[in-house]
Amino acid sequence: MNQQGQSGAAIEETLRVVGDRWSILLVRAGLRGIRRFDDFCDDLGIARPVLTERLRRLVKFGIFERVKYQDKPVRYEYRLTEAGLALSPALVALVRWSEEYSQEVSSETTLVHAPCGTELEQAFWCRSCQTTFGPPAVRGVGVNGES
Amino acid sequence: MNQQGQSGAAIEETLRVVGDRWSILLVRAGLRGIRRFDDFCDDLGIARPVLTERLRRLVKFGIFERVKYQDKPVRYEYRLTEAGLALSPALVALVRWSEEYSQEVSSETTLVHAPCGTELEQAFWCRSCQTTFGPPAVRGVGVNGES
DNA sequence: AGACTGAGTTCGAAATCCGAACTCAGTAGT
DNA sequence: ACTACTGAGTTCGGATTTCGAACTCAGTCT
Repeated sequence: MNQQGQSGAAIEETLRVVGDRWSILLVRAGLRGIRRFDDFCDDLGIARPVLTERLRRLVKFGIFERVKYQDKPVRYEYRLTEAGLALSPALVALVRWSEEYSQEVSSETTLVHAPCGTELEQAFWCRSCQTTFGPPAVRGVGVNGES
Repeated sequence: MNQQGQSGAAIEETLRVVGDRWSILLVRAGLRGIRRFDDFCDDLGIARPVLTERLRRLVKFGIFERVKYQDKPVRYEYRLTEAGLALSPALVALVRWSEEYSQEVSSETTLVHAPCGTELEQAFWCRSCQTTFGPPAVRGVGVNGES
């Protein structure tokens, strides 16, 4: 259905899982320590049936895991897996973008380097060159396609 | 409708713009040099009415701009704005995640540091400490909410 | 005149989303 | 024993989005 070889397929599949209005917000909530159904519900204002479906899908794709935390009445909660935690760089990038470019509301800096409190910048790191660099030096997203 | 102060509002608004299956892919296509309606259509396999609506929205939020590139029959194309280009870190983070965690297909490394060809790592940069660091040292996404 | 191009619109059918109300197992209070 | 409450869902009907396919419209090419 489309022509891009290489990294095309993977990111499309990813966006089919995570590319909706709620999934990223669920991951964010997970990072904030939220684990239980009703809490996700209240925190995000997501409709229950949608939350059910979304969590099931995120579990299926290994981003959350459903863990029993009590037996008497059997109760489950949802925790981020390692893969789920690994989405945080993407989340951080989005939050940073929001702060800088999103019209609407506050532009207070909310992301900082914890030890020192400085506003953070995002970069890529090349271990063989031992340098950081920005998106223009990345080959593979297609950033080279400029004409 | 929800309780998170701070960076909550901004990222939610952002996800309302960019958080669907197509928008990020459109940005990616834009980075790859695609600019014309039919090309987006063919490349992504997106339905035309949806593409129309999506592009209009992305233009409205300053991610793409609609530029006339010919008069005879008036024709417009869509180019990424500065704000649109600034989404590339998020995109790179997603592509990287896809490569590492997405089930399905190839896991060939497709993102490299252009000058040297080494697979890249993503990190944050603190200009006052002059160090790079990972997500756990970020305060503000909620990464601190762990109990 | 007839075919083609590029950027859309229009259409009806199919899939998703929503809020509100309901279920079901077990617990707590009286 | 009766009632109320909790947490994790499910069921419902209606509203919104999505889809593919076919159509439009201005101008160009042969």
